[in-house]
Amino acid sequence: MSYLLLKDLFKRHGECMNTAVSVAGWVRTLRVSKNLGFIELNDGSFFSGVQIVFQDTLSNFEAVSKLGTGSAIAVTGTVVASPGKEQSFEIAATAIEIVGACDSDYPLQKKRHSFEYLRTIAHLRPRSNTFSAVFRVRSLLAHAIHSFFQDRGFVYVHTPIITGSDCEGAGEMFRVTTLDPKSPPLTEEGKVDFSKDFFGKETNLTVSGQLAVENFCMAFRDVYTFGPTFRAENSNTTRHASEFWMIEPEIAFAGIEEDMRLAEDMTKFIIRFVLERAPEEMKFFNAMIDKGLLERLEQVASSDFGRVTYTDAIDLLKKSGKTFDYPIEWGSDLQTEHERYLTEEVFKKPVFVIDYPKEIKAFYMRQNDDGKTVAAMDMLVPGIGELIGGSQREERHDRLLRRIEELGLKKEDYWWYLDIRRFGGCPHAGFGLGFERAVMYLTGMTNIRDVQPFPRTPKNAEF
RNA sequence: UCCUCGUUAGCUCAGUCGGUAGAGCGGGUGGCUGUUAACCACUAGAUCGACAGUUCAAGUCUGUCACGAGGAGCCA
Repeated sequence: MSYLLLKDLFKRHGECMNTAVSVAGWVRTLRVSKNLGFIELNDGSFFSGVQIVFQDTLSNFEAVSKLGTGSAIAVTGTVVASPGKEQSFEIAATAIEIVGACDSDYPLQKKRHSFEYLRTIAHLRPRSNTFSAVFRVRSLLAHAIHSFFQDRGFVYVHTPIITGSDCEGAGEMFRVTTLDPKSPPLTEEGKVDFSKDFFGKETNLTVSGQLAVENFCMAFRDVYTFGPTFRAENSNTTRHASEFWMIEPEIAFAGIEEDMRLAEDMTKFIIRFVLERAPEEMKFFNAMIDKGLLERLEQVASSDFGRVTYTDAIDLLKKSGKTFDYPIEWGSDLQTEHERYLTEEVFKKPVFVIDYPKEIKAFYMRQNDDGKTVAAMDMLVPGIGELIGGSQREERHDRLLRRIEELGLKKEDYWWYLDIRRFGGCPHAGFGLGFERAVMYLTGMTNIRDVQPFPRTPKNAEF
């Protein structure tokens, strides 16, 4: 049993004209009158479906006429020119096999459903136009990211999902344990005795692969991680999920300049990659989800990104004469409204903001000579604000140690991270990109729950 | 976690001044020879999120809770 994929039929329908084909897929809509009917069939290989025309000469015309949306069928027929306005060709069926009937309470209708409702039927929503497009683009984007880094010789590092390090410092973690929650073994002080736990110590799901990947960077030079990360934060927003994927490249013998060039090149590459390989899906998003999407992406892919220091950015915002909901002051972090103003109004293209005050950035970022700022960079893009955050890392052992102590962190927790500064340390830099945020940026979708196949958010792990 | 809004048929929603429930789509039945979210006719389908309270009377007013959405904080 072998069926022609609709992807291939659409690619070469000219040469298929007037030949016999067999296709298999799911009924999207069905319209029937006394002696003939029309089925829109989608087989998942292509965004568009093909129209099947069937006559009452079919042996099972009655049964086929009663099929509901969602049914799985296999069709044999002839590719013919279509007299209809909405398609240039169609398949005149000679036989239709009902592979899997669909109960009449199938929840997906021909009309538009709310995204909110579709989230409650996450097992069925990939059959809808929007989610079909979203998840094909998500898949392509993952491919694009691997292609970009692999083509440049980066080594893909699988950093651990379960981590014994409680110092990743990026947020609340999910504990991993096999201890009995009702009566865990206790120490003499009455605390939970994790030495009796599976790993002999407290373990959690990772919140970031960065610290681990820095170690491999000191061996392979250019590396990246791309995998799931977990945050047990009770945040209920359109941009946060408890489980999400992150891309974290790290480059050795390189500083913040090389880091920005890498971020810019990667951004342009993945945009072009997806525009080339999913033109139907991208046109759909531009028409149905976000009217300015294609124009914005084309512009980003073809412009040279701007550069501005945090200090200059603050001046630009102050001089803008625009009133913001949040005050602008040196030392406080840029709000989304500030970021968007900079990239959309001032620069009118993506822009890197560099050299942030050290107080508002992470301990591992390289301290600048002014004693006030660190070599951090945020890449701001029109439409959403910050898309990428990165930095040159502090490679000087004494400086890093002092910063750890200043912030009251426990240096014992960082022994291996500090070690790589003693054993052949060198300047290095990297950045982090939330994969879902990249999917949202490329599709125009505005809720992270709608770009993950089965999203995990506070109080929700149904599927 | 905080603020705001919401929860009525399978779905999307309407429901006036407090007086006992409506539409479209979907489902079912029938009709129709070229449809494009087909069309036409008929039909079934509702503990109005839950629990209290006010009232002769609550989908409608009040309180609590649950769930959802948007925004904020935090961040990716």
